[in-house]
Formats: sequence, C-alpha cells, structure tokens
Amino acid sequence: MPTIKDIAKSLGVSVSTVSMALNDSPEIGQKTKAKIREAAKAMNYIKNGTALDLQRKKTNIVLLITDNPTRPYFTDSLQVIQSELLKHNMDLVIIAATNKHTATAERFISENRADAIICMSKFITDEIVNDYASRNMPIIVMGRTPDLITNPFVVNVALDYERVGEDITDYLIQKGHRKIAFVRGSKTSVGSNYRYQGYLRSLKRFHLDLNKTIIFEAGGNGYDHGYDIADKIIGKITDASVDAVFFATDDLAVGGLRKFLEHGIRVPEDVSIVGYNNYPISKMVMPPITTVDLHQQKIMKRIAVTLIDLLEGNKTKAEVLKKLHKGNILYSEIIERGSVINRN
Amino acid sequence: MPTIKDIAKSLGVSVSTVSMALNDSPEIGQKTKAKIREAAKAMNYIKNGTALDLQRKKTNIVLLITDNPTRPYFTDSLQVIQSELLKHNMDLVIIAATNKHTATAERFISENRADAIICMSKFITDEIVNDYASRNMPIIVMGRTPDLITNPFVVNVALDYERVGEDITDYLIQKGHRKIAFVRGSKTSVGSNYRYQGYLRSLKRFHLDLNKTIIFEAGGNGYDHGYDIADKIIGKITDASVDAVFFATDDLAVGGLRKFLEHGIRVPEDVSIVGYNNYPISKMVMPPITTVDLHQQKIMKRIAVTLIDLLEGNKTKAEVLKKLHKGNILYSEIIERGSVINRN
DNA sequence: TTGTAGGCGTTATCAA
DNA sequence: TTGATAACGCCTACAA
Repeated sequence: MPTIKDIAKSLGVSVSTVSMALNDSPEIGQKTKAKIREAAKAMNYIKNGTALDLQRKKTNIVLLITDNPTRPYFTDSLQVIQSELLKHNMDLVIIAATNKHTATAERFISENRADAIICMSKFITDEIVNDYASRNMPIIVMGRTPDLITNPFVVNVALDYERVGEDITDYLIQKGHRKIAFVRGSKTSVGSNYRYQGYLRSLKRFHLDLNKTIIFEAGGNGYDHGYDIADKIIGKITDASVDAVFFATDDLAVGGLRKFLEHGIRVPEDVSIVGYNNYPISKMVMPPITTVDLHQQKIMKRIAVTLIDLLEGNKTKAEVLKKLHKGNILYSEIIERGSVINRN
Repeated sequence: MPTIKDIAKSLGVSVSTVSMALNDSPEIGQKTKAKIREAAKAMNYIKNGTALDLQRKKTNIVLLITDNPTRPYFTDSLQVIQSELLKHNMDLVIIAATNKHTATAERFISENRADAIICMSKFITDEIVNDYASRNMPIIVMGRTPDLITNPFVVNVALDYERVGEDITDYLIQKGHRKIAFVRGSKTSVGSNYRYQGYLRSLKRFHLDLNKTIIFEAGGNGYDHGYDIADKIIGKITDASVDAVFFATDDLAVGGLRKFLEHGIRVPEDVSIVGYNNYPISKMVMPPITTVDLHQQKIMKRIAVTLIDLLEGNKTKAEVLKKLHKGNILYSEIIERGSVINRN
C-alpha cells in the first residue's frame, strides 16, 4: 500500500505538498497538482481513513447497535436517522449485538470508535453504557430503567412503557372480552415483558381475575413461535376458557392466526386476536390483525435530532431531554382491524 | 480524554510501561501494574481504537454493505458470517447503501476502513469495487456480471441466475398452466430482473407465446406493492386470460394473495400463484405459497469461509474461486405448498 | 523491571 | 508555492 510518503519520494517533493495537492488546496500550483494526482492514480494510492481519524481526533461515525436488523421498519428508521445525520456529515454504521455476540459492539464502545452511539440492543449492559459514555462519545439508549443510568452523557429515551399493553387490553375488555389469553414472546424481549405488565394492570383495574393457565410462553417473537404455541391455546378456545388472545407481537399473532385457521377456528367469531407493533404484515393476512402502532419512525427522527444537539455540544443534557420529550410523540395508537369482534 | 501519556506523566513512569501494564504484559511488576490500572480507572482512561488500528495497520473489521437489512434471513445470514469471522477475531460491521445514500459506504471503501468487504448492495458500482479492492482489502460481491470485474482482488459470487426463474416457470407449465402472468418487483432489483429473464426463457422453451398484457410492474418488492398491482391482475383472471401468477418475491405474492381473497378469487382454484425466496411469511398465509428457496444461509457461510481464506492470504484467487463453487450449494429448490393446483 | 525512541499515515503550522 | 517538522495515541524493539 503506497502512502503519500511514497508518492512524495517518487516525485521528489515533500509529503505536505502531496497532502495538500490531494486535498485540492489552493496553495498548490496547478501543474504540481496534476503531476501528483497522476502519480497517485498510477501508484494506486488509497487514502488511509484510520490515520485521518487519528489526526482529526474524530471519526464522523455514529454507531447504531441493534439486536435485530430484520425487524420491520428498521430500514425505514435507518433512512430517517441517516438523512438527519447526513446534514451534519456524519456516517451511520450498524453493529448487531445479539444474545450470543456482543463482543464487536463492546469493542467499538470501549475503544471509542465512534463519535456517538445509539444503542437499541438490550444485550449491552447498563454498566458498559455508564462506563464508556463521555463528552466525546455520548450514548443514547432506549427504554432503560432511568435509575440505572448514572453517566450524564447517557441519554435515555423513555418509550411509552407506562401505557404499553394496557391500552389494547382495555380495548379488548371494552369490546366485551373477559377471558383474554396472553402470549409472551422472547424471554429477553423488553417490549414483550412490558406489555405483559400492562396486561396485568389492565385486568386488575377492571377487576378481572388473572388466570395463569391462559398465559403462554412462545419462547421467541417469530411466526413459527406463534404457530407452535397456538397448539396449546386451541383447547382453551374450544372449551370456552379463552375468548381473545393478546399476542406480544404481530409476528406471533400471524403465526397463531395461521394455526387457528388450520384447525377451523374462526377469527374473530370464535376468538378475537390482537398483536403489537403494526408490522406491515399485520394488515396483509386474513383477517387483518388489530394492533398497536408505536410510531417508531417519529421516535427515530427525534433521536437523530437529539444526537445532533448532543454532538454540536450547544445543549446541556437537561435541555436535550426536555426537547426530546416535548410534544406528544411518544405515544402508542390502536389500529383497529378485523381480528376483534364486539361481544357486548 | 486522557491518554497513556497522561497516565504516565501523572505516575512518573514512562508510556511504554503504561502500555505494557494495561495490556497485561508479563514484563511489568504486579505492584506497578496495579498502580497503573488504578490510575487509568481513576482518570477514566479509554483506549483509542483508531490509534491502535494505525499502529497495527489492520482494523480487524469486515464491512458488510447491504441495500436492505430488513430482508428476512438477513439477521440469520449475519449470525452465520459473524460466527465464522469470530473464530478469526474479526468484527462485522454493517453499512446500508441504498438508492438514495451510498456516500457512507463509499467513504469506507475509498478510505480503506476495513480489512475486507462483502458488498451485497447493487448501488455500489463495479467501478468503485474495481478501483479500491486490494490485497489489504479484498472485496466480495454477489451476482455481478463477471466481465465487469477486472480487479483480481474482487471475488464475484455467482448466484444461480442461470436457472433462476426458469425452474418455477417450468413447474407451473408442467402443472398445466398456460397463461402465466409475471409480476416484476423493484426496478433496481437484480433478482427480479433475472427471474423475469428465466420466465421468458421457459416460455420460449415450451413454445408458449409471450403475452405482454399479463406482465406487470409492481414498482417495489413489498407487501403493499403486491397488494396494489393485484388490482390490475384481477380482471385478467376473471376473463380467463390468466391461470397462474408468478410474483418476483414472496412479499409481493403475499400482498397479491390478500387482494385476490378480498375479491373472492380462490387460490389456487381460480388462479395459482408462486413467489420467490422462501421467506418465512410465505408458509404462514392461507393458502401457503409455493416458492423457491435460494439457500442463502449456505451461500453466506461459504462467503464467510472464502473471506477468511482471502484474508489469511494462503490462497490465490483462482483457488478461492474453485473452492467457492465446489459442491452443489448454489442451487435453488422449489418448495411446493398449497398455492398451485394441477390443471392437467 | 522500566525507559527511550521510532514508527504507523495523515494534516497543520511555520519557515523558506 | 513548497518543504521540514511536530502532532494525533499507541505499540514494540532495544537499551538501560
């Protein structure tokens, strides 16, 4: 790999001349520039970004850590963030941190390989986040327990976890359902657990007894998990101990629906079902599934803006937080479709 | 940000002592080590990965460039690649290069910010790939035109484009269909275009006339695109000028299916449909959709292994290619499900 | 066991 | 208009 030093040597000029020429500095004469550019091309010179970063003390990189890039909307969220960052000449790079692999993400965090980090993965611990966030590398996390965030350079974006799960349970109850099963998703899914808590609160508020025999663990968030767990729900439907099923995610609901239909169970006549997240697929199946939209896109946009504020350094954390939570965007909305019947 | 130099100064030792201590070198005494570590923690010292890379002349990063991380299987493919790379202490980072944003990916390529690159995005041009691939940074691309790959450090992974689209069209014809509509996806989708070519070849081989009025452009690959374009297909079904529809992707098929069912068109009795890719959703809808599996996972695994070969530098490109194509893995397979009827 | 010095590739400052 | 040199933060011979 040739460096500017090599170019300089081969042309009998100095490195600084080469550097300036390659960066099109006005201080260098046209002929020298041309000569240098030619040599660079001929020698197959490629600039070394690492050296650049070291010199600049800045990477221009915003790191997005996710646990699952396949999630619907992720690409859209990306676009939102990217277009916002682009305005400030920042590049977005993604690292997957899953239950079985967090080392890469942790290396990037602990070696300061970004100017800022958006951490959407629950597999990166609060400890790491607190340990490494700094003025030079603020970290934005989502939906963590506020008490555990002690580092002032960590900004926690509160999600609508207070109401999450309650809204849609209320809705089912108001539509006359009294025997609402709940299907939990992946054990490690924060969202799924919060929804379960909301479900419990809603039951309590309406003075409905919790029936533990109609709480199910799917062990994952995918179609297959919903499909498989539905086997255990079918009996409960046919003997009338379940009149509605609240699946923790739309994907689970899609899988469950499929199994129900296979067994001749009519949705919503025999059983109402709801999902969560308003994934695109939820309106494509028959019947389309009633679900909850969390308005992720809007959250993402706001996160990007927050990040910029942080980076430009013209805001204190308090101000940033205030702006972040201003406006009524962190709410969820029930999307009514055909998978719920009115039993009143 | 404190550096080892600061630590050294504050403790009155030399930088190399600090460096070695922090890296747990056996040459440093226990008490000095302890003292230094303590100081590092106290000063909130964070290692600078950029400086490290520069020194090592190596980033340990493999860059994966994708056009759409939301695609099903992507996360799984990631796991496959990651676990393979992990064995060699390489980290995988992802950058999205879409039709509206390639700058980030291009910067990473042109500034040599990775030890190797896997480029799955068609938005990165052959020119860039040819310009920047080198011994220090080989690039693996997928499904490009071999003639246009001139740089010996670019490895093109041929996909099964020869047969793609032909297999499933043959299948429909053998099942007695004669009026097969084709729904193209996103204009820029390489896969979609190849499948269309395969469809044409198959028709020709069976001496069936091409009916241009039953070729449709969905303008995208998502559920919605399939749902919308289906409007135009319905008339053709009811007046019996279409007896089967070949959707370029499963997602299109899912959307189309939905629209057909809404309009009382029975699948497969009134019209057979097939998709492509064997996405998980294709077997979750009713009826489940007959499709083609491209065995992406296996391809990914092989790509990862190829990459390692390349990086370890103990193989020539010819050897690598030979090994890459050995074994019969780059084939596609028809997955028969309920969306096709036998009309013979 | 610890310190000195040089180098990784680039840019920036200052001098020529 | 160009050149010499220091600096960015780290590691590694080699010397002490």
